[in-house]
Amino acid sequence: MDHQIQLTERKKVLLSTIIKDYINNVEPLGSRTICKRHGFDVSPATIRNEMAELEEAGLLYQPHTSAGRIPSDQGYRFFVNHLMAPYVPTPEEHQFLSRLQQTSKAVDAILSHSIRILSKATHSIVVAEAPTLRQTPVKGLHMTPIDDTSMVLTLTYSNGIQRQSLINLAQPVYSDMLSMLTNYLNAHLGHTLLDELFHKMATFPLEREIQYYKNAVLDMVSEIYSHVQREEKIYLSGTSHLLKEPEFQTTEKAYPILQFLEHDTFVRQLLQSVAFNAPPESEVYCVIGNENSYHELQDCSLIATRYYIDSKASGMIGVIGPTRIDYPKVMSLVQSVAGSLTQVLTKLFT
Amino acid sequence: MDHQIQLTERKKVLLSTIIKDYINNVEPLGSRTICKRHGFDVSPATIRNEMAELEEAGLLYQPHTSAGRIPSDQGYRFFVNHLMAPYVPTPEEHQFLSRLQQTSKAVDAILSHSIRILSKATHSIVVAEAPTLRQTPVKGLHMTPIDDTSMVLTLTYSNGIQRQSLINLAQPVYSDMLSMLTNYLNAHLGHTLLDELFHKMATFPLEREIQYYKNAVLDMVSEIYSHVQREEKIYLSGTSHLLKEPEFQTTEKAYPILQFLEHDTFVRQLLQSVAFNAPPESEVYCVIGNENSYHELQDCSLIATRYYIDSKASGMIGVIGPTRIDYPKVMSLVQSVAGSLTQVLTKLFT
DNA sequence: TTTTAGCACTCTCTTCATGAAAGTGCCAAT
DNA sequence: ATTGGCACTTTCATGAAGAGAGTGCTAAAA
Repeated sequence: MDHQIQLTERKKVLLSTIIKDYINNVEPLGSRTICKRHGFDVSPATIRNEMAELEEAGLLYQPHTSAGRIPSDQGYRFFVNHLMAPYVPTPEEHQFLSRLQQTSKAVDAILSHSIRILSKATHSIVVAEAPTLRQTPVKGLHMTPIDDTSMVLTLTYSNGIQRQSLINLAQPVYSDMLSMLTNYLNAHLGHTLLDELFHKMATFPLEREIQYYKNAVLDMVSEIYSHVQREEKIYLSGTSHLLKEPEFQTTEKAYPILQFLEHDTFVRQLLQSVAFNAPPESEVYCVIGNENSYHELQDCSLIATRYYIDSKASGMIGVIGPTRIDYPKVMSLVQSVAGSLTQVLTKLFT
Repeated sequence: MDHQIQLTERKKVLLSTIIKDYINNVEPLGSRTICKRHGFDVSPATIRNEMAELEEAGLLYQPHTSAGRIPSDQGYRFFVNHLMAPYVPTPEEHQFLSRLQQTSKAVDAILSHSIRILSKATHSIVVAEAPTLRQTPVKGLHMTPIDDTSMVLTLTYSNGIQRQSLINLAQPVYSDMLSMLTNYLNAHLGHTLLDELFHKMATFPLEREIQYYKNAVLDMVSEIYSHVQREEKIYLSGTSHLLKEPEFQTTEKAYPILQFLEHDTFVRQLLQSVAFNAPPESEVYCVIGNENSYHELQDCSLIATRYYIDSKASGMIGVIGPTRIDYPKVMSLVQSVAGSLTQVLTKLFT
């Protein structure tokens, strides 16, 4: 963390200036340029000394000796946590985002539309989850075998919603096994999130007489889990924006990211992992550069937040851009869009 | 067309050789290289003379004087129409494609899965339409106003299928106008495809007393049309493969194409236009390079075919790659996948 | 008549040297 | 604490030189 880093006021201004300049110009910044371009009233030499110290603190780095400085991931993190001024959307952006209000009545269309708007407003890639009940505790569950290899899973959530899904399994279902699992889970359920539920399923203590089902149960549970997950659609928009970014001009740089985005599973995991990496009180999550665990996205940042449908369901929506993405602006726009989305969807379901 | 082009046997072999080599090596071919690499028993000079004539016929061209030759769009066209040997899938491909059989029971999942398989097998971009009834004649239609700005459109197709869609309009609906339009259309319907139907709607001769509705009617019809179209989902897979192709290494080359693919409307139009450009008797359509009307896709070819759900519905599925795509192989794989898709979907609905 | 060898010419691509720009660190002076 | 000066680095653009691959044309050979 960066809480122990203490900077003088001047260092803060300097860091802030470097980051804002770099976000726009995408070129290493030297001491002379900083003085001239941003009207500092000290000499380049002073700036040099300050920058050397900022580099020592890990907030800046040089791509090579005798080049200007570039903000490091930690530098951005400090900026986002402590320096950033709130962004006020321009009138054009405001007007642009207002198009979110007049939308159709299908959730799918609303989401598609929203991510396209956000993508256009930020000139970046946008990803979103379809609304899920993953954040809502499960009150009860029921599994009914249909035939040899298929079953219906019914989940009852704490807010009263029920969800059913037809699941085809690779191997035969044993109905006694099913009912035993069901009973056990319902007895030990409490208020459990779906993910925890599956964890319970997988570690469920088999009684002696059905011990030899062990592997069958595990297979089944993991299959059900992946089935339930697969149902949650991923929305993606604006991937081609990436190719316009100076840092992704070579196809070797851009390829891994586009490749990554083609796998819904990865994107889903990424979105679901966001909340763990960031302080829970924050409204808009930032995952900066290397903070995420996917090496394909090392040079990217994700700015995401959650939208809600009333208390019924929710989903993540986020923007992916280069590490030097315009944090204040994008965070503000993401929040606006998620807000409108919450509003529109909630109105739709009441 | 290329029907008048007559080539000696040797020229055919030569053209064929050049195309096949270029598909693999993506480099202009010179006379010396051809002789050495492909064991021609004539001298480079002879090859040079032959190539000069093939260039005169428009089948080859040189990127600059004193470079080797590259097949032109017409060259590929001649190859596809007259020279190409049928491709026999390798055992691995066969096995790979067989995964199409064991799929889920949702049309959406089956399509997603199929295009992913095809994309992996061809290392190219795959696009597909969701099944539509666009190829099925309409027997009757009905429009029921719901409230001021919404209506239900019911279409009855010649094979008995009915489709309803709820349509929200921007401006108020006049119910007398609706019933008038409905009556007129049903009277003059015959067996009409959906596209023709909308054409009829737009040109429908208004009676004097409602003449002043004219614009309202046109607006409404175009809105309904775009709504009906929008319902037809576009599937897309493997876009990142493009960045691996030598001809799209620079982002300026790759960007317009990825940009194009992000617009469902364009892709839909592209797929719908395929059948017009190619002879109707062919099973697999090829649109080579400039033959398509989208300048973004000038350097690409599209290889597409139609899959069917029984006699109920159908859709296009196709592969997009660089102009020097491996026509025999991809045509064969596209056909296989479309075949399996037809089989799986048809089984599902009977 | 067709094929081939020879030759002059063209165009691209790589390599290398060179110099300009922009930057740094450090030291001594302010 | 700040600054000017200076030696030193590193990248980048430019141009020259030479290798490599190819062509067209002509005249001789088959």
